[in-house]
Amino acid sequence: MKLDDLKHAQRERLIFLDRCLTWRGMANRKDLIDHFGISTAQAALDFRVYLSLAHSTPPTYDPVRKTYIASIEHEPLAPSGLTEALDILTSDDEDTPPSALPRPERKADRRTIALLHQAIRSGKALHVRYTSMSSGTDEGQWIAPTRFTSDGESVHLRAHSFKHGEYRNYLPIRIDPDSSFEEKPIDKPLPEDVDWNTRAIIWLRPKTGLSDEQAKVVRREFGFEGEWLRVETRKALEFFFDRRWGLDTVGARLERAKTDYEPI
Amino acid sequence: MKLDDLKHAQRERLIFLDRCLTWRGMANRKDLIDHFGISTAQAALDFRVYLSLAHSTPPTYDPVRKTYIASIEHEPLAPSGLTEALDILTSDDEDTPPSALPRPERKADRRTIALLHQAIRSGKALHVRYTSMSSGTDEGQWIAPTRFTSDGESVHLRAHSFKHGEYRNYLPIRIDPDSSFEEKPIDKPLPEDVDWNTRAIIWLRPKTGLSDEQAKVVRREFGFEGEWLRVETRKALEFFFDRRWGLDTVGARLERAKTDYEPI
DNA sequence: TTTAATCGTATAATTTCTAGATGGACATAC
DNA sequence: GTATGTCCATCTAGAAATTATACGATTAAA
Repeated sequence: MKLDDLKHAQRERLIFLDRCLTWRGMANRKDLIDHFGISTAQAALDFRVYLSLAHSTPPTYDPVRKTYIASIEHEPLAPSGLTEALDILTSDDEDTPPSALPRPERKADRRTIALLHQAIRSGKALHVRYTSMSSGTDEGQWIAPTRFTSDGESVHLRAHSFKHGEYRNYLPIRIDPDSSFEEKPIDKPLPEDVDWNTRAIIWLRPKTGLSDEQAKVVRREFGFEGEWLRVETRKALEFFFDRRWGLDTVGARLERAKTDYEPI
Repeated sequence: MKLDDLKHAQRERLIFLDRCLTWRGMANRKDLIDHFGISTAQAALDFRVYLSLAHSTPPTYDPVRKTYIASIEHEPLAPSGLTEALDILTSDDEDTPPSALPRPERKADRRTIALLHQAIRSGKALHVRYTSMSSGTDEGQWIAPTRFTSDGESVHLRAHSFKHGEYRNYLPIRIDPDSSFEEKPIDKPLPEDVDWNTRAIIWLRPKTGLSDEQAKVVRREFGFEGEWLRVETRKALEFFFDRRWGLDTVGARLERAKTDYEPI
């Protein structure tokens, strides 16, 4: 049996269970019961199924501690990073501040997003008024939205700008909600979005000037062994890279070695 | 009927449906079927239930476009930010780079995390070797882990350091996986973690020097009307705040006005 | 006109899950 | 040492959720 053979609901439960075993190193029926509101019997069944799936490195029951303990060589069924597993490790109260730093979340207008989404779907151009920090609000322009992207901080809109004759990244929040949002079909095919369809392979190395020992720490911290750390993204998103990775700050511990481009 | 009365599985489906209606402004049975692998009949039932829950601002079916369209005044059943809803708006291929910029994910050692978690649970002190960028690897020290936290970038460990006689934030990745991890009970009660139990209320305002128009954009972008934006966190996490919000960079558009502290 | 894609409904069969009872192993308190 | 509580496990009957299948309606496009 495979994880994918299961129904969505049970698969979710087993993945949760798997994460508990991976990051806590232990798990109980109670964890499943509290998290999913299922009965003890079902939780017991889930454990049976999990054990049958994890045949290579099954967890063992420790009657003294009354929990299942992950095997030393535990192999996660579904790989996960620590960041994604954070909520498994923390337990926040309702009325106290959370244990994670709040993010600078940009608010977005529901209706604007929906209109953009529908323009993407139907391949229409939209008339919008856009405000940039530098030049202020424009008088309205036609754009052809193609997709949503993210720089990890906020959501961007990738669109062809007829005004500038090129593809650009827009922040949906800066689109005036009172724009006309007039629609029109795109008469002649849009040019290819070359930057989007170009793979950018960025090679990073510990910052010049770090001691050997410090460089070693940086390598372990970012999980690479050799000289370089390879990160892959799209050329269209590369602009955001340095800020997102903090390469432009004083305390940066990584720097770019080189960047390769190849069409996708 | 309330959303909370439903079983976990169906609640998940309705929340997904709700997000589609909120951010796409439209939804189909097919969305549910593709995302959860349920039958058309079940998807139809889910729509019935959703409509009964969203009695105040129900979506309507548009036979021309063959989809449900969210009401203009659509009220989400479960509020969500745009960032969380990003995956609803994007559709990534398997073998092309994703449409989101990769994050600088720190790798973490499973076993180390599990040991820390278990020490937190059982209230034990642990002997670890810690490497800091400045002072290099120490010879080992006793710490009393209390909880995991996050600065939004990577996961931290909050622990009482016996060596320094105070609570500190540690990066689990910098704990040597070959530490002894010797356990010992905590003999006398730990002091209160004052910084953790202090609420930090940070008041931000558009950066001095911005034009009125620019300030207006910033206000809309971060979703506040009046003079200040109020952000709440814990004093123990405040150290990470400026970096996370980019207040320390050249292009910052927000600055701190003041900070209030109050015990939790 | 036909085909395809939506929507909807209904029924019976199947799977999943619950409720409630029972028993065993162990730790702790008395 | 015995009682108690808390985990684990399992069993069965029944409730609930879900599927499979079939059928009908509307609309757009080939």
